[in-house]
Amino acid sequence: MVQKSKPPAAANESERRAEPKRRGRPRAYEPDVALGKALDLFRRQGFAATSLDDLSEATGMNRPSLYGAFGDKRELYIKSYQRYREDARARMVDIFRQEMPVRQRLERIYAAALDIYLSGETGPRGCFTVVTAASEAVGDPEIRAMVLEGLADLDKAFASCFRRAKEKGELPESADPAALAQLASATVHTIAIRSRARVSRKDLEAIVKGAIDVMVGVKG
Amino acid sequence: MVQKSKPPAAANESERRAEPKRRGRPRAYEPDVALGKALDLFRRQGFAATSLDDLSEATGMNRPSLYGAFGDKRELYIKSYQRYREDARARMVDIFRQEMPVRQRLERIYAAALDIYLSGETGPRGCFTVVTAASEAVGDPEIRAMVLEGLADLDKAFASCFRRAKEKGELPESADPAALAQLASATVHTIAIRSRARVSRKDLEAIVKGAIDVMVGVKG
DNA sequence: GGATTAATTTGCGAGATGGTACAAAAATCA
DNA sequence: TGATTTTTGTACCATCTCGCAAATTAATCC
Repeated sequence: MVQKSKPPAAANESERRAEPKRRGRPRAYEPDVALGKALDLFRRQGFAATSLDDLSEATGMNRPSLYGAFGDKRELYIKSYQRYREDARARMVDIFRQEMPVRQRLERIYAAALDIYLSGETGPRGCFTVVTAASEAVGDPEIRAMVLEGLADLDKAFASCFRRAKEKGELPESADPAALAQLASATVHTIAIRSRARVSRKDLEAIVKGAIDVMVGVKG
Repeated sequence: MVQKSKPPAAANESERRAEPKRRGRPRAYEPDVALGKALDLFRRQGFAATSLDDLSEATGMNRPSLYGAFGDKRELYIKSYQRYREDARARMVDIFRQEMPVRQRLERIYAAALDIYLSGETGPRGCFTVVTAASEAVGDPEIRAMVLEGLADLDKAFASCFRRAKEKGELPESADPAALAQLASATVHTIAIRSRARVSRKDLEAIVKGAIDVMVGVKG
């Protein structure tokens, strides 16, 4: 759905490096890395504060090339957000797949989240879902739908995590996986916001530890 | 600290209406309501997406008057944020002052928060502290300091709330007021974010209820 | 080699943006 | 009344903004 202008024959492998034969002048940029640079900028500055000149400079593409490759600024923002979600999901998938105690799983999830939120050369960048919710989501239905999906995905992942823990007897019968999941998401959101205010990793880790203790019990 | 250009004699009362004698041409606007309008706009659109023309139109003041009254756009944003904090604090102070069970106090706090976040003619506006954290706080040290103060104030208020509850025997000895407070703040942050994504009040109230159940116990 | 295809580069143009200069207006003071 | 003070209204400026059109370059196809 995302890529549609590919030679339909070679859609399997042999795509990373050996693009068989492209017709015209070769691209001077790699779309993937350019999109990554755009994402960096949008995460740091937000949509409105990021100009096409900024994006042009960061990606090394001039404006018409940017436009040709990704569409207008809003489309580029949307593609950047999709890219962010894919990246984040890729980083989390193993943690949810592997077998381990709830507590350990939660610790790993939050550690990965902090890695994402605190990275950035010019300062922490926070969670792009949260940043987008706080800015574009109110006014733009399409972007809002993506943000809602991002929020729901996180809730669902946590819910299945707590459901499994309950089945394994790690949590009391009275535990409500859905409610715990939303608390777990809330903890993600609070560290996302605080990270933007440059709260230290140590303080954020303390918040995470306190939250986990309440959610799965101090002994858990 | 906020207001300093007042006639030092009449600083007591008789100020709302009977400003004794101002020298030049009278103002065509009321600074308080103008600041309120500016706050409305900034909350909805954020700093970068709000132009001076927007602000001029919303306040009914033309740009030079805006500038003379509040300084440049950034100063106006800062004053708007301070105003937001004062308003929010005013709405919360009674709930913290009065005597009541923890559960009821929490319910009231979250109800007040939802009132603030969901208000707005053109859609929910969320929490201005969270919005500012997500945008300007990374890059502007002064704004960041204010945001940090806002976050800390909320943590402190919740902490004292849980401390009192523990003293009254409403919570078990094992309860950690500071950790609970940060969970309570996290719940505020999560509903602030979700409200911007237009999650319904009903759904937000369900999140709040689940969080309260976990924090003070289902029976609490 | 010439035609075709696709990307790049240059540069423009209409409009928005933040901020300010300056004169007119409306009040008080003497 | 005229001088003073403060605010308003108009107009302007230099800069940036997004998007696009036209010409150029570099590759493949025949």
